[in-house]
Amino acid sequence: MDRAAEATDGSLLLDDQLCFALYAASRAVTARYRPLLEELGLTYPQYLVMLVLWEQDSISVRDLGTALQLESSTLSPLLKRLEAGGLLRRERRPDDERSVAIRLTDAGARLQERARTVPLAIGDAMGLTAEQDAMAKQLLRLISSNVADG
Amino acid sequence: MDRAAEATDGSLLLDDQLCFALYAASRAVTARYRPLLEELGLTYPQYLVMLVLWEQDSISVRDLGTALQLESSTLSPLLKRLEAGGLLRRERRPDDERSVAIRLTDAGARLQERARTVPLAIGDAMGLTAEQDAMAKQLLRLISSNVADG
DNA sequence: CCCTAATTAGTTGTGCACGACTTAATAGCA
DNA sequence: TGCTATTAAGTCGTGCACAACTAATTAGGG
Repeated sequence: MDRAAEATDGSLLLDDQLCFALYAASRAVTARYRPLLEELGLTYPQYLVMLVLWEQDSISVRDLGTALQLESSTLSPLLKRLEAGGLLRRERRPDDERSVAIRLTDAGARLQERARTVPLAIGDAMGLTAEQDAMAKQLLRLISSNVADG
Repeated sequence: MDRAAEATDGSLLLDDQLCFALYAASRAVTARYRPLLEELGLTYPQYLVMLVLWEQDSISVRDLGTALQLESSTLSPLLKRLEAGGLLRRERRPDDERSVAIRLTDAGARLQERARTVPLAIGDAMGLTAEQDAMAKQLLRLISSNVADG
């Protein structure tokens, strides 16, 4: 079996591994975000939380976890830091005291304006055509959904 | 501007973001690896280090960092754990005492055999055709290289 | 109605990931 | 040769990410 055939097969060569390409690209993109988000006082996972909140304010920790595919053990401390930064508030739901509603503060809502340029800057840095962007998203979602169950 | 056009533009919707698809897919794949690697006593980044060492034994921390795109501040503690697990040794290079050579132990070399089934199992779980796999790798590498400089 | 099971957040411990810094050693030039 | 800049590895502090667990609350069957 030659080198090319191994690529989609059981090779142990790092550069044949799709998983490594994925892992490296993910960290590279996050690194690219870092300076932009630093100006907003956010880390990358915090930025993702804010994206969800700008879309749907007053969401439970559980639903936030579903949207971002993160555990409460990751979100709880992260949300605490965002609360300490004055971007959101956490309050127990009166109708179900197990649940905690996350709500934007005015400062949190206002931050959206300053964040509007971020996706464009990153999209620009990634340098994909619209077709490549769509194809990449489609493949990544396919991987996610295949890997989740199966 | 309608919803479809925004997708490749400056949308702040989470599900429009390629970066989120990337981040989610990367974590999903790593999660899929976890139980397989646990049997080998490895974490995912440790597995990547072992892949490099199986390919090229006796490599410096620096070159390992270049291969994996990781800082010495990440690798140093990770390598210490692998050394504590008996899979490798670290020794200063006699000709350049700044540099540390990472060498597999016999146990580390032997582990390769048990790891051979891992890429196949993951490849299977990702469920891509050979064409999709190749396309995904190509796009991810393009993203990585564009984002790195530019 | 009660009591057990399920649900929701949160805590704790381990291991990355990275920036800022430190220490030690080498390179290279005046 | 001596001195300064560079390089290599490592430490430290912060913030994820996740498994395992806990505490509090609610749901639902007998």
